[in-house]
Amino acid sequence: MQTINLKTLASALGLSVSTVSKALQDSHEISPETKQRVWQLARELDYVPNPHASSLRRKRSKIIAVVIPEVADSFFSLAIKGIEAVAQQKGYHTLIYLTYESLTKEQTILHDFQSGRVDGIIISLSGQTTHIDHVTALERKGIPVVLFDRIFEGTTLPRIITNDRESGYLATRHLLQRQCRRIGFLSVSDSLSITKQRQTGYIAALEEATMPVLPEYMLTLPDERAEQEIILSGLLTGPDAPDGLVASVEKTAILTYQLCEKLCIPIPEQLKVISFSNLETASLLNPSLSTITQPAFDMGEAAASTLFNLVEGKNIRSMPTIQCIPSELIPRRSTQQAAE
Amino acid sequence: MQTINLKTLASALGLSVSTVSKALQDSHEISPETKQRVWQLARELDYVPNPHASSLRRKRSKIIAVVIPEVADSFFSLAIKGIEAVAQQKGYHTLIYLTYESLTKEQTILHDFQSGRVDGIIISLSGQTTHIDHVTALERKGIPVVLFDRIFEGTTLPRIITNDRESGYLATRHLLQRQCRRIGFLSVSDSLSITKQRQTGYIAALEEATMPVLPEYMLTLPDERAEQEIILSGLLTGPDAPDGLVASVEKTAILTYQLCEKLCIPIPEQLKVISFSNLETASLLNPSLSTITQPAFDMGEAAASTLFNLVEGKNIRSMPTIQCIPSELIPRRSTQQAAE
DNA sequence: CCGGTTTACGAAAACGATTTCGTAAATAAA
DNA sequence: TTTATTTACGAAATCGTTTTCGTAAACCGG
Repeated sequence: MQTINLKTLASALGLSVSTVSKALQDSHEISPETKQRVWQLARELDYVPNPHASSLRRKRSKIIAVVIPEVADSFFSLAIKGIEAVAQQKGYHTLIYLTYESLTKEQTILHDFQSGRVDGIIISLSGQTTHIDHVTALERKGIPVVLFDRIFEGTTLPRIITNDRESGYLATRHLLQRQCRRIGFLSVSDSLSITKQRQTGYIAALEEATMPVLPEYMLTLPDERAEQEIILSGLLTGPDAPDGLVASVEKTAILTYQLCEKLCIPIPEQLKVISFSNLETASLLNPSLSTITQPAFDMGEAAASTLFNLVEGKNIRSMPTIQCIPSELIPRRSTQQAAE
Repeated sequence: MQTINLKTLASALGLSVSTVSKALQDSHEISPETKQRVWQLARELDYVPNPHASSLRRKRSKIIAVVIPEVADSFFSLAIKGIEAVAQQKGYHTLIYLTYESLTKEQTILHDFQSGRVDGIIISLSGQTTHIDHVTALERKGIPVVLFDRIFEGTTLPRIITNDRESGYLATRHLLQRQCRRIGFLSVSDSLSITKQRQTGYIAALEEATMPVLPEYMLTLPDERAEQEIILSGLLTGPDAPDGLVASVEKTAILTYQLCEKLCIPIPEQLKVISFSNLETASLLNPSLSTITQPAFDMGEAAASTLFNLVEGKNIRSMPTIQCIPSELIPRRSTQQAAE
């Protein structure tokens, strides 16, 4: 069971290694008859070229890396699917790395890519990430990088985003139109630009409606589940409890649902909730949850397409450095007004 | 900005390439002083070894492949997380491939692995897969393979599974104990052993209770959404409509919920539902869904650990060829009996 | 028939790391 | 002091492809 390679083929055919290699690549230097002989034997012996040798020689691996904070998540898993679909179709292989929201892990992972392991990188930043020196370092070494959803502001790297600010604005206006007058904003502790954008939109909507923007209604939940419960319960049962919530993170909406059940706060009668979320089951929740749904699959596809264009050096100038794919607001029962 | 490699280091230090290589591997052949010099310069110049060269020479890539039918799925995405966690900790890299339930794609993907691209493979079979010649071919070439959840019966390859048969049995008994007398079983069209196992458990429970096993209650839904609706609606609104359902696939439970809402069939009063599912939001559904929850993360971890043991040739004999990690039945409102 | 161009192939040098040997010097054993 | 052994390093082969050259032979036009 010896492994079969170019040398095996060459000697079996009485040809040189270089001729066989060129024949397999359908080079014009090789006569049609020879090509046929080579192709046939390669098929018979089930020859598969060694990718490591090829990558070493060509300095191209046909591998990309996807670096994300989490995978067990409706947004990221769908995005991966979009990326993988394009990669598979283009003949690329996809390495996946999880940062678990840790800057240190993110740095370690990216550092390894200096080696030329991958041809390009798609990354969605960790919640801890406050600078992207480790990312730009790769760009400077000539390795294409595409930022994706959780981007960094103030960089010229290619980015794929959705309209977070506008969505935050629309979600808030959605609540205002449904007679909410004390609207809260839930986020988790991170330094992400998307969170800021969403919050900016929320504030803009309030100001447009000449409503007060109250800091005590803008909750940043800590990482600890127990603390989260205490803080959010405090808000929900306080004297001036909100009658509407914009959840900038799916997880906070779920927490809200659980607490409202426990605290007997009826949704949407007493509290209306809308969440940034990609849950497929949003429509089956009790009550069905109004969502801002991000185009995860499309964003993955766009990121991958952009990356492959960069990798293959195609019309780099013609590509927009930033692409925005809009989210969709899907109203459901959790923000429904009582019929009068 | 020339790329830095062993030769760069060697000439900068006045040493040979082989010495530098050995020093970096902390070989005993190298004196402590020389090692220090090498390490320091490597750190200063931020040397990262070229993995393709290394893989070529060592015939070991420190890369594994994960081949699954789908990723935008609560089970598989969580399993990936378990796999990646172990891989990262062991210093391995993870390639991910989606088969989209297609045998052809599965074969194409696995065929490429003959090249030595990866050190080992974790695979969960596509729904179309009825033989695993393409898998055993790899094993014969000396590439370790671990089957995972969707296994093939009648192979001696290492497998990680959960107790599907028993879970099907327990789910059905759960319904029987709650006074269901006409219990249906929902599946989708595939040739998977896990589906068969679950159904076997379902049948066993019925027989144990001396209940009739009726073929019209065992529904295999087609791929088309429209047809699914017609068939399932037919069952739910028929003269002898079931009063309990075991959904062997999450998707069928969701469909049931949607149809019941449309058809005004109250759950659990008129129909109790329990589903194999890893939905985090099961407890938030309307009504909250009783589930058989698979230990996705643990199964991923176990698959990865097993694979690494095989790859590194550790105590191959001592490893069980099949590991079963039990699922958990979580009763919720969808199977609750009315208080009397 | 003769210089010039194709055509079709092979030799050999990469790519960057690992590993097997060989060997001078240093050390230990006899 | 002589022999044996260790220590610490370098030369060179190797992994399997790709790619650049070099070159016989065939082909061409005039």
